[in-house]
Amino acid sequence: MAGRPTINTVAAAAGVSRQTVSNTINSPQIVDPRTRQRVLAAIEQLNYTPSAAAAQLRTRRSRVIGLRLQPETDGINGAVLDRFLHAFTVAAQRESYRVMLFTAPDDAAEIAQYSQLVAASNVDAFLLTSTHAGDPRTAWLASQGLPFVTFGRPWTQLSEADRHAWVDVDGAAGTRLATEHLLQLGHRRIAYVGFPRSADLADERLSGWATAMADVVSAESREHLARHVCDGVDAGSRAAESLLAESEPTAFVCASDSLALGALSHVRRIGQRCAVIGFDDTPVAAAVDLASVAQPLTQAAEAAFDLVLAQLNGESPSPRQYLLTPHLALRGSGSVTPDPSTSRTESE
Amino acid sequence: MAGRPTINTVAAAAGVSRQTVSNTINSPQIVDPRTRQRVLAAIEQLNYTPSAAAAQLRTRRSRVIGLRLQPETDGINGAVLDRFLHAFTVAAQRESYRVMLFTAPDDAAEIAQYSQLVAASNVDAFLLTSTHAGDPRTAWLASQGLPFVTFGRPWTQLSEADRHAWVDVDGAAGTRLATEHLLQLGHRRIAYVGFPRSADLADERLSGWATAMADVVSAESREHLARHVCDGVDAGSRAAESLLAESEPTAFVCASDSLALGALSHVRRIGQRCAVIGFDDTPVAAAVDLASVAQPLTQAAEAAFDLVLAQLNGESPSPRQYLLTPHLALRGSGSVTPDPSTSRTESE
DNA sequence: CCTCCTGGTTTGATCGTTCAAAAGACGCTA
DNA sequence: TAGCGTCTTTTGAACGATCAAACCAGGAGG
Repeated sequence: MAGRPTINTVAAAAGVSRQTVSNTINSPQIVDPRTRQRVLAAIEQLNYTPSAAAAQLRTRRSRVIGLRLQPETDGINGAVLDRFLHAFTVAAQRESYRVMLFTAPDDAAEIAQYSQLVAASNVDAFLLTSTHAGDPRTAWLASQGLPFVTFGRPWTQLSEADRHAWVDVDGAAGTRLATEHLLQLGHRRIAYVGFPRSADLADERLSGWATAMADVVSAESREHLARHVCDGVDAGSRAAESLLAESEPTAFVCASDSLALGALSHVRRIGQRCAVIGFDDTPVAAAVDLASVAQPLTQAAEAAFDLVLAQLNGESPSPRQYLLTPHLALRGSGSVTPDPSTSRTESE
Repeated sequence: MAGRPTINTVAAAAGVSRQTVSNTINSPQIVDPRTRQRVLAAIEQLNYTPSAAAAQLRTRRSRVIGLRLQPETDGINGAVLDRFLHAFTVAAQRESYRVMLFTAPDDAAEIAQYSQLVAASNVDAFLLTSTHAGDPRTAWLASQGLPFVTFGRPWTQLSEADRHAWVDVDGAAGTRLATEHLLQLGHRRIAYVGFPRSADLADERLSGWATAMADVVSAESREHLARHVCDGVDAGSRAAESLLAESEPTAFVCASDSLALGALSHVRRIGQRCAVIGFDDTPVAAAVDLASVAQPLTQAAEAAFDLVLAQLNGESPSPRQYLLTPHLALRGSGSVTPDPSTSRTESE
């Protein structure tokens, strides 16, 4: 009675051996249905839960997935990770896996933590977020043969050996979707406000817009309709101002909600009639009625978990990567039709 | 060589028994300095990390703290929890504790999870966020004698037995701080936009403003200067509009950044010269240059962890509660002085 | 009748630590 | 020299599960 019930308590109560109890839990199909019933009844009655520690010690599996919490959540990006993390935890829990957090100031320290967590057999696999070009973390994990997935594709070309499982959202498809929606509304001079050209992510989002616009305007006009600035609300406002002055666009597709927020507040301030679409569908967007490209985070989290699970089970599913297509979260700012007086083409 | 080093490997390498190795790790003071050196060298050389599972099995302690991830992050609130969580993870890690996540759709399910996690000896203690009035979770945990802390004070009067450890931020001090700052700038008609009166949190934030304003205006004028609306950007805009029409305030103190964002965009839109201060210092605030009351989240997280740790160590520190004082994150919107033409009192 | 097989169940052994108590080493006192 | 106390180190015995192999019917096949 003293202390929690162990597998032996249950075995005694059900009149079987410990191993049979273990079997009813872990491989129910090999135990006789009638015995199984008796054992399950005893488990129920004693309210027994197997000790994770003991199982872990014997099996060398913890059923825990490690995740490094980013030191700085820039808020905008943070909200995305937040939702992703929640969805991932739900998916993991469904298969009785848990998520364990840790932090590290930089990549090197993070690798040291990996090493610790694995040595202590605290963690079976890792989930990595916000990968960057030449990320040393994935290389290290791969070299150790540890299971992991990244949310975010590798931005450098990897050797065959270093190719790993990842899940990401197709940014180009997102901006293309936004642009096509605006084209359908009758807009023709659709501007793009994105990030500096150096980053791969920047090129990707830009390309979606460019592809959609290729049918409508010349490459040269496209040059004039695009701006590449650092993320931020102010930058978005200024870009919108300069674009309006130079090219008179009737709509804006932006690479982030911050930029879009800036653009939106600028056009609202000067009373211009313009459509604006952001990226990431952050809570801010919902708050200010800003249309935005929404990442399928639940789907991404589930795919990510499936990829880890497959590795943990020793399976090697063919598609070790998922590139998911975002959808459009349509709100007021995305439904503004072009002002007939400014636009060359009629709306509708 | 095959497999990771165990305590026995280290013992053999250092020429001592396993227990001595265990002691150099867990109670270094009882082992002879020279032996200790030898053991530490062996540990270092073999890159040994003790198996958490084995220790856990024996000691019945996992050095893990459980946290339920909220199903819905409303973004605004989410960002606060995000930063708090990071700080908490850091604090825990310093004492070689980890944070484990789980989810549950409602309070009852969350309690079931507690029970599971504890029975599996996966978790030693819990961290609870967003407590609400009559929260069944704290009662259950207390009844089971499980260590826990809440971030957020209990909103109902608890019996002596159910009194538990908590950390919270003094909302009244926050709005008072904001109001006093505006008074110092010369504002006199400072409006308040808060939540519906039913919630305790609402009353608390309101009271800080009311206290600071008591010296300046009558109770009746205060009635006219306050609005109580549901959280949201639109609600903030509308409240600001109606207040400006009715009472001509020169500044706004708001109970959230959403409300403040609404108020700010309204006054900017109509070109009114008004100061606005929000609450929570969310990334949105930084993005739009909105002054805001900032919660000392790092400090709160550290205090919360200390409270859990004390319980885990069997200590019972006298102050089992912490009510922390926020500070003002001053930005453009909070430094606007009253317009001399509208204000009865001169600024400066 | 003996052997082989198969489905179901039980029996040691083991995972890597820590606890509790025993055992050594050493100096000091009687 | 025996006896005692203190400091340090070692030795069984858990902790609670799973693996691997043994065991035990009972039916089929030779």
